[in-house]
Amino acid sequence: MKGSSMKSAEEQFHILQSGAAQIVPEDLLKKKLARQKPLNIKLGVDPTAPDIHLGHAVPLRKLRAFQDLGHQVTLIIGDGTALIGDPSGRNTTRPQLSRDQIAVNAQTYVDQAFKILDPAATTLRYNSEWILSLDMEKLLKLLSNFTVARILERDDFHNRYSNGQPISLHEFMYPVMQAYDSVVIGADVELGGTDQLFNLLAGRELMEKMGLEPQVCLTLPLLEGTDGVQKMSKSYGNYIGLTDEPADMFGKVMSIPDELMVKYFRLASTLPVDSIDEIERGLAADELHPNKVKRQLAANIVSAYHGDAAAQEAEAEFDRVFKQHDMPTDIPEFEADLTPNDEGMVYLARIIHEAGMAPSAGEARRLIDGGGVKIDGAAVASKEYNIDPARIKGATLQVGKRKFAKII
RNA sequence: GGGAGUGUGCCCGAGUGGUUAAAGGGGACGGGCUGUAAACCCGUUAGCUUUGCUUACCUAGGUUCGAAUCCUAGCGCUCCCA
Repeated sequence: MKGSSMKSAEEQFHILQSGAAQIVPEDLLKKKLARQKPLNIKLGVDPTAPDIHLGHAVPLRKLRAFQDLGHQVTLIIGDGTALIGDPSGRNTTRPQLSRDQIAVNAQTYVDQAFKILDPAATTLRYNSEWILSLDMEKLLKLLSNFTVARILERDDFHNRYSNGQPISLHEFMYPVMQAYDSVVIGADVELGGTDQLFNLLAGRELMEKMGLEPQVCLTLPLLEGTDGVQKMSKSYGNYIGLTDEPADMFGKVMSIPDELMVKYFRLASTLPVDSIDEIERGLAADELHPNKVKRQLAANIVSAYHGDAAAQEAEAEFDRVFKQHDMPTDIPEFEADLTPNDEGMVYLARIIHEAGMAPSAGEARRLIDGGGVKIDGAAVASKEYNIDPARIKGATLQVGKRKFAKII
């Protein structure tokens, strides 16, 4: 892309600030954009989380927005800084990862990141390249740019220090090293979560002290998970994985609270900012039905990771299962042990448990009692734990609204 | 170094020798309603082929016919004094 064909600074800024938590300082970003030249946009990632979900994808989406406007991205895999461990949001020292583990994690991350980023406008760097080759002289010089008081200002450290919890010396170096990354690659803008602001600001400071134009810090809010309360995270079980099956992904998006829709559009969808503004207005004015809008959101997100065809299929499937209460088209098969007992019956609770549809047979019994278990669409009666094997063989077993298995 | 507390199920929290698998709340799950949203109503929430058995109130012992509840030791956390 040529600089001359770029959108105006105002237009670009409008697009880029969508969904952002903070831009520090806004004026500098406008100034940089006004030059109509490709900027170098930095995102550093710790190679500690091998599984990427929609929450991790938020900064990647924003990077993509920069790319679509003609800017260049430098993605830094923090394999050097991972040896330190980011103290952000932590009240304990992070365990240090082995070099091998880092390599594996980094590769997994990169594979998934390129589902979102444009490879042609992305430079991939590993910061071990310059961090691990620093000699003591250079390192001391770098460190002299920061004071203990400055580093200690940061909340995480401050809390740990005043609570008498240990802070290892090497942790003090994390923000410095991350800042050094920005110097090495000459970043114009660095992205991060809101919890990264301190580290990002350190980058600004160091660049300025080393005679470079400081970077702009753009932070993005945390994305809540499907429960709408906790941040999206695997450990809370409220995440939407980038590799989730289309139907699953569609359903998960449909289950988010209405209030989160616009945020999801801004942070996780590929819809143009103008359209999102329009949707936000329409919802606020009661002109758009929330369910319609949410379907559009779900379709957009599925399409982004699986393509339009898969998105359409997922939506059709959704209607079939949840509106018409039909069976899904693709039901996993489960080969159950249907050996009858002395009375010629099989224990249904055990089958449900073994098929992975309930965490225990006891739970399966409770589900039966609660009317949550169906065979070929007909609810199993309460206390009916033993059934005729002929009734289940070849039939479709349903537990709750979304768990299905064909018993063979 | 001295003193005072405290540790209960996914979480919070009641229970201070016997009908306690353990009040109440939250969360989660299932059912109803619906837009797989919210709100609301009902039910469930240790394991086990359950009119019963087994394991459970930090851990290990002990007292007792009987302990989450009493005793001893250990571990964790909190607070006060030095």
